[in-house]
Amino acid sequence: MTKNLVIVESPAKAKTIEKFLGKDFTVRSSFGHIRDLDKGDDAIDIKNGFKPNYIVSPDKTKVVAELKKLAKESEMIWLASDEDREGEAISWHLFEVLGLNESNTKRIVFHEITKPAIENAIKNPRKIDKALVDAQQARRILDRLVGFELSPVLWRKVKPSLSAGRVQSVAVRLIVEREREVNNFNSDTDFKITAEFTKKDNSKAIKAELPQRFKSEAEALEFLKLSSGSTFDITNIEVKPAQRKAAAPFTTSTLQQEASRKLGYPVAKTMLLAQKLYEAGHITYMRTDSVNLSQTAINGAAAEIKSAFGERYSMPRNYTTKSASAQEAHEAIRPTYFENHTVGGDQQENKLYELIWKRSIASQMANAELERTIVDINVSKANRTLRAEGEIIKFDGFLKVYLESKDDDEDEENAGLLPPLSKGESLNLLHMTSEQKFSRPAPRYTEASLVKKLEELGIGRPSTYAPTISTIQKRGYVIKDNREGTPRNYQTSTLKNGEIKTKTAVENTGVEKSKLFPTDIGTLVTDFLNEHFKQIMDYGFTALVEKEFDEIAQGVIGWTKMIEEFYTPFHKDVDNTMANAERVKGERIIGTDPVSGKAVSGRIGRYGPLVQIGDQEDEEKKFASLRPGQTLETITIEQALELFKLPRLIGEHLGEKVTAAIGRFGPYIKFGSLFASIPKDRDLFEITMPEAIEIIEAKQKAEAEKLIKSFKEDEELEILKGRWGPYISHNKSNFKLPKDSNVETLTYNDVMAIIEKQTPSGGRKTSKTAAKPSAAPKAKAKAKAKAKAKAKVKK
DNA sequence: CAGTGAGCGAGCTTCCGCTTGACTT
Repeated sequence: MTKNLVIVESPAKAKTIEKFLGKDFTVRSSFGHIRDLDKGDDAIDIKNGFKPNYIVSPDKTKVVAELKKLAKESEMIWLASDEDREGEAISWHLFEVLGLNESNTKRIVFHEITKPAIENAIKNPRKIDKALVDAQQARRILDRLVGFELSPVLWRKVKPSLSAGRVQSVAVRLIVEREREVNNFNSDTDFKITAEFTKKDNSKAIKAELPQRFKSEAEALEFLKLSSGSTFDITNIEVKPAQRKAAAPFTTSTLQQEASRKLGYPVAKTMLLAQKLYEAGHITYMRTDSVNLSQTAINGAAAEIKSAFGERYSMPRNYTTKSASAQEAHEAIRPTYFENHTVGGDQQENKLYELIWKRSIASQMANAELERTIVDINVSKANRTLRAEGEIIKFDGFLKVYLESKDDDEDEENAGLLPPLSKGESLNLLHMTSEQKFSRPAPRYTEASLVKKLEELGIGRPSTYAPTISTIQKRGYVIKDNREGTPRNYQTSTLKNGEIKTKTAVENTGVEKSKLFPTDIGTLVTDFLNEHFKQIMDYGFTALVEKEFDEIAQGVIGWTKMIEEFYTPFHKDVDNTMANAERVKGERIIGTDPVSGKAVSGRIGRYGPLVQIGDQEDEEKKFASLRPGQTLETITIEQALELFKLPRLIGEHLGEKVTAAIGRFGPYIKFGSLFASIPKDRDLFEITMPEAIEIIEAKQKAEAEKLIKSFKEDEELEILKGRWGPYISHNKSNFKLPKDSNVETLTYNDVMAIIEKQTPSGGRKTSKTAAKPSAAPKAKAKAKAKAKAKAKVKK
């Protein structure tokens, strides 16, 4: 018999809090939401005031059963889910599902997991805030309505299995629009002048730059000529103090950005590592939008800074959140114990921990004090002034441990130290250079910079940034990719020892690493949604509905009214689009085929983007898939025609044609019914007949060796050698061999027994297994992975 | 671990936010 049952959202939190509260309190977790809208079409009774039909999530039945039991045995139940919209709803769902009474239920909240905060919460209980719960219900229902009405429109008008939603569709739109900006960008060019000088009496170089740029090379050369006969006198020296402030401690979004820039982690990896650190008790909660630190944390950081760096480096303070959408249910992400500079565990976890430690500590350290010096150097014959900049750090402050990175750190030259200089002093010119520069378009998004943008727009929450990015990639709207870049010439001229030399140099432009690119489907879907559902695609849509959710939370409007007003016109658009919109295929005429004179066009086919020659009904058509990295929007006629050079006939072998082409799995050679991949180091356009035969024979040999064992009892049963060792193949389905099995001695009955044991995992759809909750998500995952096997079962 | 691309057209897909697991191919 427990006196008090406290329910929080996270099990790790439960563990910590239990320690603070002592014997009379049992602390358990709900593992997030316990109930959600039903999966099917009767989840929302639209005609009946949008009445939601909630069901306990299949993977939560066990947790719910246990909480129910504990609740019955307890005198008082404390609902301690997070203090935000979702948390309030979790408490309400618990209240409903566990069958609690107002008389023995209390709602408590805290923003930080510290003993005083918890004790204070217990002293100040309140009731469930039903208005806030209603705001959550409105949010949930709106998202379901949007997602489950828009997606079927896409299935009908574009392609099956696609999806649309308030968050993901806008995320894809950002990427599509940025891509167009990049592709349509016309680069400007100008000429930048830099120079190096020395004092008359020493050799330390002083770097200077002309603040203005020249529009043409002729002007730049004219300037170099004038400089050649000039003297260089210092006309002015300006010294001014400056300060730099540390960045606020991490939120989910800023952690993802910095881990991406400094450690190169994709956002999903950052979250996985952070989760581990959190579970091990090393850091506070990692899904937060708050930069707030508890007093305990501020004191802890101050003590650590004083002992490690000295009194002068400490500057305790709290930061305020800039983001308007923040709900601030948690603290910022910080180490639980500042005295731990590192933690045990693997290297990647440690690197992330150190980043969090440094950022948190730096946020509590003094500002850096700098002295910036600007020196004007007159070019006597040109009537222009070069400028040299220097910076000295008078006091390093937080820079001792941490400096935030920027997304665009190209071209950023650190102003260094300048030697002592005085006004009127004359300098020696070492050399002066004019270099052609090109303007750049806005950069393509990385995973992390997309998260930053979404957060700025108030779209998505800390818990969904990483999943959203994975969803839009899984749906095939976006791919993370690299681009090699193309060489570009630029002019550079150098003045040295009174002589000007001009040359053409080459730089690589357009190099991209791990950037997000839209696919043809992503572009097509975005254009389609933009045309028919402008409101949902608007970057301000989420902010707009958030405002209304706030009004619901304040009790100003009722949630059904808000949903009604949104849904009526929205649903009309859905009906209208379903009835009247054309099916879209992304068709585009690219040009004409010089050989046949027929039109060359591109569109999306059943297996992705393709180009075709000929488009008349009765014409004979030729098809070819686009290669990775090509898009319908940007492909040129030359590139398209190149695709039709495949399959390429290499020759004949034993009376059969040998051809080379590119398939879904890369370049291959076809010989009769045999397909053999072409090794990566060979070019399929250059492969000769003997080389092809070599590849074919190697493949035949591998095929022959693939069969390890067959059985006379069943012709469809074989043991084959695969990439991961031997496996069983039966009626085109594959099965795993137990690790310790000896292939040599396996009998027909042994193998069938192994298959017997494995089949239930694929076809687990009977009601028998419903009682076993842990089986449900597993069966779901398998069903997806083995779509083919499933299709077979049905027949 | 397969190499297609209109065709017959069953029954399927899908949202956003809370949380952690237990798998392998």
